[in-house]
Amino acid sequence: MYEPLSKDHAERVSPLLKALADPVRLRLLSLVASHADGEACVCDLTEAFDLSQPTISHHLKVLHQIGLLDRSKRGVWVYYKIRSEALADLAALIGGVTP
Amino acid sequence: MYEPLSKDHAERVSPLLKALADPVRLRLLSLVASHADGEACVCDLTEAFDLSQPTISHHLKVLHQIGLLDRSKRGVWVYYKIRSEALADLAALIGGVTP
DNA sequence: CCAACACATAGATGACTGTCTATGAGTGGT
DNA sequence: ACCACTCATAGACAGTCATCTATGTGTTGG
Repeated sequence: MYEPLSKDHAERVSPLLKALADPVRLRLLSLVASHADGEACVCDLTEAFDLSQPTISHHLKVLHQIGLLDRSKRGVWVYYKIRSEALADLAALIGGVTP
Repeated sequence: MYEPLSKDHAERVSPLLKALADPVRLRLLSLVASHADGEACVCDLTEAFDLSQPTISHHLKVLHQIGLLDRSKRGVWVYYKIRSEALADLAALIGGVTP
């Protein structure tokens, strides 16, 4: 990256990284991505952790609000799905810092 | 990424993302990278922000300790340099989450 | 209509973080 | 030897965050 990041740009990107910068959210994201159709319901995800269901729900909310996960309710279940574009953009940015 | 991140892996990666997940540190990193030889002294960096010198020093320490910046003292000045490998690894990981 | 289930929200709490001021440590010039 | 300069460290403080328990909301089955 030859042109330094503007203050505005940095302040738009850092919340995305902040959302990713938690081991639980990283695993949630990769669990969702590794499911069939890149989609998983909350019940599947909660089982994978030694954490309470509200805590998982909280992390999923963070990932959803920042635009990394799509959310869709079908019956009693809520499914979260990877939004690949957001991740691809982020990877490009980070890779872009090293010319 | 078809194989979900292990707990261990997630816990090794998240501190890296945490170090990046701050607008000031993002700009510091890109400022260093955009300098000649991918290297800059603290005085150059401090000028670019409306923050105290100790605060910049603190952020540089965080980036150094996590392995994203190399540190070398020459005379009175301290130079920080990008460690591209660390960033490249991270970009690959994030990109890897979306298959 | 009610009970069971899946998930979200609210509020509390302890831990961590970004920032500051004040001060210390090392270096170079006179 | 001393002063000026560059950078780091220490300690304090306010704000944020991850987690929990308790409770609410919406849906399905009987």
